[in-house]
Amino acid sequence: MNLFADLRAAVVHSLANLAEAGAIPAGLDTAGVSVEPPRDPAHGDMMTNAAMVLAKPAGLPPRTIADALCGELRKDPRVLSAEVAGPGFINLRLVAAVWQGVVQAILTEGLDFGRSCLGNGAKVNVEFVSANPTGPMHVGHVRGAVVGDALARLLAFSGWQVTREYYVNDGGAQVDVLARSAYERYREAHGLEPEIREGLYPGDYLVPVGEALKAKYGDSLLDKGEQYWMNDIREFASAMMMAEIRGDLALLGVQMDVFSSEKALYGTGKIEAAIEKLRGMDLIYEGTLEPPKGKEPEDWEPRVQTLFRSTAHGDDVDRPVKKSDGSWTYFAPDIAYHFDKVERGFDQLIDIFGADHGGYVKRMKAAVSALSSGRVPLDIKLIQLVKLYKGGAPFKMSKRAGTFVTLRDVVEQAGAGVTRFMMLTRKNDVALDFDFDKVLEQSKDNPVFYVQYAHARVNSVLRKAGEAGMIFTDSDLAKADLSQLSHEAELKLAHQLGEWPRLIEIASKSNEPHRIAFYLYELASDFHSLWNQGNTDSSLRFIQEGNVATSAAKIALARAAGVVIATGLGILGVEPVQEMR
RNA sequence: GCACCCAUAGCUCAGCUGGAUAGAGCGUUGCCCUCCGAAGGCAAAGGUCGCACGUUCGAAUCGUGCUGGGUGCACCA
Repeated sequence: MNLFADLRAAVVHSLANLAEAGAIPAGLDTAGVSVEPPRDPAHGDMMTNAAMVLAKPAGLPPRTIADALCGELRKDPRVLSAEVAGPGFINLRLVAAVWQGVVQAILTEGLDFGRSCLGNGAKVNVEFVSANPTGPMHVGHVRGAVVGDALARLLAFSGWQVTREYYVNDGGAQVDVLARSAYERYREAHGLEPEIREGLYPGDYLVPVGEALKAKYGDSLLDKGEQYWMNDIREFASAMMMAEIRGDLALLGVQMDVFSSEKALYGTGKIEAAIEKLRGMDLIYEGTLEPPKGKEPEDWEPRVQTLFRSTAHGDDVDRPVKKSDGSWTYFAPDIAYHFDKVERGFDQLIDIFGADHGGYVKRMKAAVSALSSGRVPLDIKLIQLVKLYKGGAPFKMSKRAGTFVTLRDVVEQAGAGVTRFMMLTRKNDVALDFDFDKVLEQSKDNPVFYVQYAHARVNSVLRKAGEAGMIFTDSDLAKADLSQLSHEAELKLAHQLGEWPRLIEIASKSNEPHRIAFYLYELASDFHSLWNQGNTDSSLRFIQEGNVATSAAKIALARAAGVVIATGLGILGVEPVQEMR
C-alpha cells in the first residue's frame, strides 16, 4: 500500500465528481496534482496543491475550487478534516485508523512493504565499477560499486527489470602495460632481477601472476621478445586480475550479472557496424578539430580524423572516433558497446562513472541518443571522490609511497555493511569523507550505528516480551487491536513509516539511493525518541506488563519500524544486526 | 577560453524534481537513568539558502548573467 498514491487517487476522483456536477470544467489535466505531507506538521497530515494547479486551466479562483474539493474530500471516511489555507492549499487531517492501517500493512506485507511496480517491468541496465583489469580494486572504486549496486537493488524493488553490468576495459594500451609488468614478475619468479621500468605497474599484487606464469610456461618465455608472449600474457594476466576484482566485489557483496569485454568488440565488426550506422545518419565525417582555446596543447597540429557529429545531439564539439593513424579511439568501442546495450533491448541505460570522466558524459549521451533514435534515455551518475581520514587527519593514498588503499583494506577494517552505508551518506556528486576511526565509533554521529541500534532495540523488545511470555508472530501483531496506538508520539512514528513507499518512489525516479540512508536515519531517530519517552511516561513503553492486548499493539509499532529498517538496509545491501555487542 | 559539478547555521551536510514560518548531526548551553540497553532522549541558541535580475499564485529548488572552489578538455583509457 502507498498512502500518498491512494489519497492522490481520492483527490483525482473527487475532481472527477466535481466536473460531473459541473462545478469545474471537465477534462482538466491532473498530472500536476500532488499529495504530500506538509513541511509543517501543524498544517495537518496531508496537503494537496490541486486547487492551485487547476485554477488557471479551469479559469476559476483557486479558493473556489478548493472549497468545492474540500466538500468532496470530507465524504471520504479516512478524512477527519479538510481545510483551505493560504493561497489555496488543502490541508487534510486523517483519522488515526489510517496510521494504524500503515502499521498493519507493514506487518502483513513484511519486507515487501514499499515494493511497487513503478518501473512497470522496464528493462534497465546499470553499468558500474568497470575498473581496468590491471590491478585490485582500490578505495576510489568502492563508492561507485556501492552506489551502482544499491541503485540496482532500489530499481528492482520498484519494479524495474535490472541488469548489473561491468565493462571490462581489456582492449587498450593499459593491458599491454599490464602484460609487460607481469612479464617482469615472471622473470622474477625465475630468480632474475625484475626491471620495473617507468610506466610499468610496480604493485606486488603482480608477483603471484609471475608465479602462475612460471607454473604454466616454465622457462619457455624467458629471453623472448614481446611478440612471442604479448598476446598470451595479456590474456592470462587480465584474466587473473578480473578474478581478483570479482573477489573484491564479492567482499563488498556486489554481484554482477554481465561482464562485457571491450576486447571482444574488436575484430567482430561490431565497432564498424556501430560507426556505419552513425554514418548512415550523416553523423560521421572526416574533418579537423579546432584546438581547445586557452589550453592549447604544445604539440598541437591540425589532423584529419574520423569524427562523430555529436554536436547534432547536444555535445559542444564533435568527437574523434579514430586516431590520426587510423586506429580506433577509446570512444569507438564504447559507442559500439552502448549500441550493443541498446540492441539488447534495454529501455533505459544508467552509467556510473568517476567524476574525472565528466567530460565524457555529453558525447556518450549523444551517441546513445543517435543510436537509439532518442528512444533509450541514458542517465550518467558521476561519483565524486572519497577523501580518506584516519583519526580526523587526511590519509593520503599514493601508489609510490606504498600507501595504496585497496577495497580489501577498507572492507577488512570497516566491514562491508559499514562501508556500504557510509558510501551512501552523500549525494553522488558531492565529495565524501571517510574516516576509518569514525565509521567504527558507536555513537549517534555514526549513522550506521545509529540505525542498526534502532533495529537491535526492536529486536530486544521482542526478545524481552518473549521472556515475559508474550510471543508474537508478525501475523499475530497484524491482528492486534491497533486502535490503542493513539498517542501523538506513536502516531508520529507511524507517519514516518507511511512515508516509506513514497520515499522509495522518489529515490527510484531520481536514481538516488542515498535518500534511503537519510530516511533510515530519520526513522531511527523517531524510534529512539519514542523509546526514550517510555522512560518518563511508562504508558509509552512497548511492553505493558500484564496487558497482552496493549503490548501487542505497541510491539506491532516497534516491529513495523524494525521491518522498514530491515527493508531499507536490504536495499543498501547492509545486513541488519539483531543485537549490539 | 569552453563544458560539467559544487556553494544552505561556527563545522559536516539533508531538503520531497516549484509549496506555507528552510531542517538534521557535530560543537556550545541547560536538563532527563529506581525504568524494555543513557551506545540514548528533551530543550535553547545559531540563517541575506554565494550575488543580481527573471519566470508565477509561490523559488534554496527552474532560467539568464556574475563571484568563488573542484574536475575535465584531439593524437590516453
